[in-house]
Amino acid sequence: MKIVTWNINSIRARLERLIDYLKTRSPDVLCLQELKCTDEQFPRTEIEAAGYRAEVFGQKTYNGVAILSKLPVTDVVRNMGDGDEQSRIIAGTVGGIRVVGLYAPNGQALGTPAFEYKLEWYAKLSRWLHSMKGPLLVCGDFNVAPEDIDTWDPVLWQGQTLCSPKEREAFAAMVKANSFTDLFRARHPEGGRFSWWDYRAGAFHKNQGLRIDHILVSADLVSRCTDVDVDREARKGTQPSDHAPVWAEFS
DNA sequence: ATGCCCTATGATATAGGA
Repeated sequence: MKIVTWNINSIRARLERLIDYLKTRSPDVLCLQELKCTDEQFPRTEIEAAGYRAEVFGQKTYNGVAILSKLPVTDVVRNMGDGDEQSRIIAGTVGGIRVVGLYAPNGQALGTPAFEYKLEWYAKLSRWLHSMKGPLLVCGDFNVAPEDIDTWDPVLWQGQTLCSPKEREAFAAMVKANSFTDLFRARHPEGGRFSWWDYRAGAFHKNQGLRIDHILVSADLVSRCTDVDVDREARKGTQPSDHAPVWAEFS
């Protein structure tokens, strides 16, 4: 079973790319983030025509997440039941695996209310995930580069949003409290492997990126994982998302 | 090679992204 996470940065602006991805890569499950559309605006017809079901949690203009799947998705929940008005989490059970797709807050800048929201959101996420039973897979845009090797320039990024100690600690605490494995890092110990590259200044072409999209899994899924990687091809060409998909295959 | 910021919005600038 192949499970993919992809921050698509507007599903309507990139529908053609999405359909092409579904047809050529044929993932079993695709978790999408930053739909930037409401449930009503979601291109359900085109996605179903490509052979996928869609569980959607949209929002006007910002955020928005979805789970696309070839297989039935059961027990779907949206957000953490805390009344948060931002559509950031959708979870469902597919093929015996509890799949959580999420879009973590960006945090804007240290010291802002948005940054405090990010830290609180992570603490809440950690507690919420703790009640779940495996096999569990939590994927998405976490908006945190966990370590210096997850940046193209640790000196430049030192203390910056996405890399600051507080958000790295919040991410690490969530991983540790839930005994998760960062699948990509477990299989690719080398640095210089990223999932996001700024649109500006030809950053992708110079591989000046960050690794902020992750697939975290419970122990039973670590042993079942046969491969995991970043689909850099999807970042190329005209009008790409600034994120590349990250995928994992399970036996 | 992979190419030089992008998206959505009661919009012609602004907010947010990362």
